[in-house]
Amino acid sequence: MGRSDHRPGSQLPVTPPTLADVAERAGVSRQTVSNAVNNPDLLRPDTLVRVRQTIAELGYSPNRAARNLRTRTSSLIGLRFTPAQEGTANAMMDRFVHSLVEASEEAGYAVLLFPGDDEDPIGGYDNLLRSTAVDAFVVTDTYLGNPQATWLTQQRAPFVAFGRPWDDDVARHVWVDVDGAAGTALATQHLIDRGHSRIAWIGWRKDSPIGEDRRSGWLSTMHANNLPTTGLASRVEDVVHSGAEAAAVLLDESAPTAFVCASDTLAMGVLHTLWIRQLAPGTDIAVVGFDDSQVAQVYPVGLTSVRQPLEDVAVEIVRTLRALLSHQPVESRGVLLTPTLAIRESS
Amino acid sequence: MGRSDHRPGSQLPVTPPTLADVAERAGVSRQTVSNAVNNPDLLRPDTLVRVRQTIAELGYSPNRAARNLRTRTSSLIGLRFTPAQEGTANAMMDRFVHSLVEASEEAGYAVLLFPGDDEDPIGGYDNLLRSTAVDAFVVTDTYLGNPQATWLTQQRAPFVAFGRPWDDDVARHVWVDVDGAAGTALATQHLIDRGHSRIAWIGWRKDSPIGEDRRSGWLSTMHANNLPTTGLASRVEDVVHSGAEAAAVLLDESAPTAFVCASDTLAMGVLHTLWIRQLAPGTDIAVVGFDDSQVAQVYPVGLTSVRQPLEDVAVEIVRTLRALLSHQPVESRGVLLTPTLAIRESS
DNA sequence: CTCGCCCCCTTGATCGATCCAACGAGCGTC
DNA sequence: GACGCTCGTTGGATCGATCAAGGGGGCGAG
Repeated sequence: MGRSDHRPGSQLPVTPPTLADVAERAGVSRQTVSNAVNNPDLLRPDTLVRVRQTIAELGYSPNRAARNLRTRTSSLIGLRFTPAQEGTANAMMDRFVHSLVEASEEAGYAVLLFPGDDEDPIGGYDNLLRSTAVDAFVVTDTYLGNPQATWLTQQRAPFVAFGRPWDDDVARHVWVDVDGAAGTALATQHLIDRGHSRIAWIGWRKDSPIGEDRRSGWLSTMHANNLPTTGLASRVEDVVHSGAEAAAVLLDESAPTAFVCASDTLAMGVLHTLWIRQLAPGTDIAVVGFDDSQVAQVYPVGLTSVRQPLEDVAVEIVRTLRALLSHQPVESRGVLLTPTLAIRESS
Repeated sequence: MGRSDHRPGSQLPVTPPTLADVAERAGVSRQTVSNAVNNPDLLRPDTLVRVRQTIAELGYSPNRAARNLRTRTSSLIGLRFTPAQEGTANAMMDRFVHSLVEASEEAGYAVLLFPGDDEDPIGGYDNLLRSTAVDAFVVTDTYLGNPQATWLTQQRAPFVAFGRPWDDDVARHVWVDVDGAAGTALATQHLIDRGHSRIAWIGWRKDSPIGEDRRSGWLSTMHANNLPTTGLASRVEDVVHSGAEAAAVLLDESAPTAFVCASDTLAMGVLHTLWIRQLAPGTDIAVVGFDDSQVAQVYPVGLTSVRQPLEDVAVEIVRTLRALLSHQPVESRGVLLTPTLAIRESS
């Protein structure tokens, strides 16, 4: 049965056909039709053909509500959807959500979005969970001391986090994350391979574990290559303006020939400073960003950027969810994926 | 009953409490508990208080599947989620989806995402519809001869389109859209107010009705102000590169002092050409884009851009959906909203 | 020829909330 | 005091699919 078996000209009847309708028409019992859908192996081949034909004729699809009620599952995955911050280059949520939708669909799940509310971070989760509206959650905003993860664990609600629990002592849940340090290491090594030796770092303030992780990739790669790092690092707010200022200061004081940034937003700031100083990105000074956002791709001088493998993250998350939901033992508590480098004119 | 009545320390029982559990504990019948939830007015005040207290004690939430089965509704709105095209500045989908999720939630709906498949454009819709998994759809990708809209209309499936049906003869469905012409008119008038008179247009190829609509806003405003337009318009592919080329040609041949573009992507191209020619955006040459994408906000020289009122679009869509679903007469077949102008350094 | 077994299929019960028709108490009216 | 009426409440039936048993026919073995 191809998935294109909807007959273009046909109108949906006022009330869709039920299992009983199909059963009567095919001359079998309800259970047999049910088996034809869910356990085809139990039927004799000729019966199966006959029932399937009737199903196609009537355009039957199992009623989701009835199935959900009986099986106590919904085939839905809940995702709290908070908007991308305006003024920031990071729009990876869009890409991630799409990947998740695709991966979920292949596993027979659909994605249910619900809004977030900072004042009551678990309100939405609580509602969906108690009304058994979703089978599991994907939690994306895992920051330090994340209340959702703790609460969901306490409720024994199945969920997978996108993002490591940085406060590792109570990390009882499963997670999938991208290795930020590996990403910046990749970027740094790429610049070294291009002949740079004075490579500067512009990152976030110290209270961000993700920022510190990304910074460590730069630091360790520099050390491994016996290159200097003193006076070459700076920590600022994640806004264009701050990136520009930091670049200006670093250029004046330490004369780097390349920049690795914790985000595309900061990299934009660096490009701005280069512009003002009439320095050509890529030829005079190399710049690498992080997240491969749309700015990186659209900016007239393409920005080299670390790209998170969000498609793989989604697939891994769904795989883990399936294991959780089928009560299979989850092999590992966390999965760490390595990003790639999208190389463009700026490096 | 505040929405924060989840007791933090409590664990969800293995099987959640049912209506019957609450009824027994409160010493009333199931129907009375149901009324307490859905029609509080029918209960005597003291009974209502007692039942509500029991509900709170047990942490009861109506089982969604059971309710859906009985009422033949799901409180879900289906949205086909296709990814933003990479290499294009347009990431408004993210903003729109969030707005839709918020607006839906306020109306008691949640948003269900399902993947799109260009080969079988109605496959996902068909499945969800036949299995009565969603109450209605929001259709976003309405292009010329859009098959989904036609098919959904034929199936009598409730849906609202974001986007006008440009082939108006078979436009039987309701829609909400943003007035692109009004947006570019706003942009053009803004430039005229700033003293520009030679204002160029860079738009899409002629086969795009949306592009032609946006172009008409520029054209009519120019005409209304008795300003020349000959030699000042060009139609290209929606990529940065093409925008840059068009800008170069226009600058050489027609000496415009300002550009209005059909997209931020094209505006990026213009900025690139200005850069190469050492022209300062905003002071030497003014540029206005369309969609207020993240590049417009993050680009070192903030790009003035037409901003679609996506929040309002979402609210309007949900309002229309509610009317459709409650079988109220829909006042008007289409709603057209006016965009605003986000003014930045480039103009 | 009969028994037993397996395979294939059928029947009744169930998930939990809502719809429906009816019922009892309280009150006013004649 | 009986009747009709309203209001709050009640028990049974229902939505459509799946679970858990139960049944009948064909075939080989005793």
